Amino acid sequence: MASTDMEDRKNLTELEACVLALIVREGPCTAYSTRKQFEESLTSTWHASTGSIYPLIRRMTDRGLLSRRDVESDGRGSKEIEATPAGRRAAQAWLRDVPDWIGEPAADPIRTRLNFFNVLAPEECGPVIERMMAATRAAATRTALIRDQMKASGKTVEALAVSGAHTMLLARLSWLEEVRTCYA
Amino acid sequence: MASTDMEDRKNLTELEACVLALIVREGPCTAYSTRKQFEESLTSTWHASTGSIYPLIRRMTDRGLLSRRDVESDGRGSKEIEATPAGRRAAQAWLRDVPDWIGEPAADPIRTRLNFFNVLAPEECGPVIERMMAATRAAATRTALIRDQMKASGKTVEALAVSGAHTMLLARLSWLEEVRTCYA
DNA sequence: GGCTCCATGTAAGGAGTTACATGATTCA
DNA sequence: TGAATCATGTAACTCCTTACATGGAGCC
Repeated sequence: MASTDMEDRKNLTELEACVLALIVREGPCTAYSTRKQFEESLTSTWHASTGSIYPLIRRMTDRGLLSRRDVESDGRGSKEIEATPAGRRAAQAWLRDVPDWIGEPAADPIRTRLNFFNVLAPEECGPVIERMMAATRAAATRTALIRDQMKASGKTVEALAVSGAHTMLLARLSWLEEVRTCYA
Repeated sequence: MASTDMEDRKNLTELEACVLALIVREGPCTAYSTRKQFEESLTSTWHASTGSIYPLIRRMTDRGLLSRRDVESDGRGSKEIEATPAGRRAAQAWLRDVPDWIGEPAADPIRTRLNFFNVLAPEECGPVIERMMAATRAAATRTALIRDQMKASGKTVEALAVSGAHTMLLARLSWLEEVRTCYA
């Protein structure tokens, strides 16, 4: 089992694997709809633009992970894409495989900036932290809302993921509160 | 003030800004030492390879943010790099500027994967989550250690940043614990 | 003398971004 | 009829990665 997982994974990048898993989850769909789903993602830093999604789907089709067929009833040239059995196996292999680095703290632009706060004058730091907290609070509110919507519409797994984002935001807030006291 | 910040920032990418701020913080140093500092970063997904750091420093030198001079006493052709006044201003502007998106949840590969857990058979999910928790726990232990070292060696700001990473890891753990109960 | 570290850099290639280009469908 | 949305795609560009190439310095 573990050995076939290695073969099935086929060196997918995170983005490729994520798109593939999304198509497996959603069933037959269009490249356009996949892109839209990504756009609604909570983290705007990770979105699939047209210039990345279409070549990516082309690549995965060539590799036999996706199949495409024209939708006859649509004059726009819509293509219906779907994961092949190999594609489904690749997505599952990606999910089953837990690389070591995955445990590492996620890259956080706020934490990155904090590393260099002694480059600023001490009295400047307080207001900056205040703004970071405000931005985080706003995101937390939004996230809680989305989580409840998901839960209400029966999307339990997605709700669980969003709940994770919310938990992380609250943790960031309590950390920033601690940081703030150092610059007060 | 706010208007000059806009000019001073000069569309730096996160990596450029981060390297610049690092050089400002550390004072005169070599490209090599900057790269090493990055390698020690807690998040392995964000590291500056030779192929990125040298061109990047070249670019910023051309833009007048860094100055370079040969170290005479070194036959290896070492260059000492240092931030120019404009470079220092750019780093400070980057730190002062708090873009809206910064409040968003950070991209987390674990959370990404969780979105697609219904692609796996339910009985497969438990063990995967267990491995994710183990990886996170390991990272948390390491992080706590580094935080204490930093604190002991008087690097208070860095310790505060690492403390943030640690807080986030603990939050992720408690969230994963909640997730686990859904698949038990 | 040889190993490891310090130190700089280039070349080829991959992947993503922005901006552009095109056209059908749907709805007010 | 016009605007918004659906839908596909390309072109130029930027940035980063991997792998390679080179050589001095320090130490045992």
